[in-house]
Amino acid sequence: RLRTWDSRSQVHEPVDRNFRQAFSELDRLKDKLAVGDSVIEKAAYIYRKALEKGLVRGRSISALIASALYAACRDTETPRTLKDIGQASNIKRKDIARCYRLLLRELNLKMPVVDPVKCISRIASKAGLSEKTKRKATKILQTAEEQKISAGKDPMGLAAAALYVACVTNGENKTQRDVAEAAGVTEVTIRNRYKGLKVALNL
Amino acid sequence: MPQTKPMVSVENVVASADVMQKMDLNDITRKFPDVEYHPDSFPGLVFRLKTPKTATLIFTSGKMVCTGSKSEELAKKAVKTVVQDLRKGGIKVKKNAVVTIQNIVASINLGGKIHLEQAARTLPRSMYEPEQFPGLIHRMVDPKTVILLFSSGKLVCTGAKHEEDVYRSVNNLHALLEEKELMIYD
DNA sequence: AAGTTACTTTAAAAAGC
DNA sequence: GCTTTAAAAAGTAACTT
Repeated sequence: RLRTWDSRSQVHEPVDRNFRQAFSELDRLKDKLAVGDSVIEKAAYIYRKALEKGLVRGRSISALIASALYAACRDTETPRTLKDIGQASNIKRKDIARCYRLLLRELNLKMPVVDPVKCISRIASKAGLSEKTKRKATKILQTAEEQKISAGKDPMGLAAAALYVACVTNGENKTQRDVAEAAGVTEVTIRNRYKGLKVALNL
Repeated sequence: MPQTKPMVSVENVVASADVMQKMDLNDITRKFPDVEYHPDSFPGLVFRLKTPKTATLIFTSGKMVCTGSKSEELAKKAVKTVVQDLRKGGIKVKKNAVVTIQNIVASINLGGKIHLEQAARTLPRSMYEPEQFPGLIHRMVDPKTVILLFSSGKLVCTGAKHEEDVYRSVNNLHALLEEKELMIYD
């Protein structure tokens, strides 16, 4: 594993030391965020590209590593928010977001738009929701013909609202607060998304 | 084709100016009580005008930055007014300021909704991150501007040096959106 | 639950850390 | 990179009432 790094580690230079620091940091984040090896390898690949482009000069290496990991999550459609990565790395969300935008621009990366359906599982497991409710929420988001109501909205807010609606229809006793907390959004956001969902689904 | 002509409105103009002489900011602070000057946090003095409603930053070098105007002409008028006020208040200013428009911010309404997710996939040099911001950020090459696109069909264009650049940017983008069938008219 | 205020993004200049 | 200014877009957040 982590062959991306190993294949280049034969050159023992300052760059080498930089890579070692990057990999030990990525390995640490891997456990905290519970992401797979393929995500870490992709993050390492992106970080190496950033190094080659000289994007590290005068910048925080830790913030760049964290944003490379966020980019890898986005690219592999692994649902991890900037807030998740910020808490795991102890780097401010705003700094990771800024570095991430830099990576997109300088490395010409094109990321898929976050699919709120992919956010359902994480929220559901944190809130302890049933498989049935997860399936219901997925249908709700799909039936809501996405594009029409999701444009510009936080995917976590959309997923949280769908899960809340699914809980109500399935009679699962969870409050908006429970779902909001698990999703990392406010109850107000769930209510606002719920309004749009209600219209789109004729609830 | 476009069922509606884009509605463009200039919201803010940023201009730099230079009176080519050293300025005593502490003296200005003494003679103009409503001025803001906190050299510990920022080297510029903030001089606000009621009309045109603007805020002009004045530096010891005699260079200035005027923000808040609704047009290029009003920005120039605002700088003139600031210099006049300074003279009336007893501050010696030998030359009139040389003004340069640096940035124009405009809001636009295309009159139809935009399919943002599709636009994110097909527009080059664009970034759409709803977790961070609801608008799609598009960097136009000619004119060199940045346009924020919202699903409502409203836009924000910034980075233009001339009002004409705003119109050209909007027309370029509007044509591109229609060409790629990203516009949704009622 | 409604209201208000405030922060996210974009561009650009100024002088200095 | 930061500090300060202004302004719009739409979403989200944090307080009050």
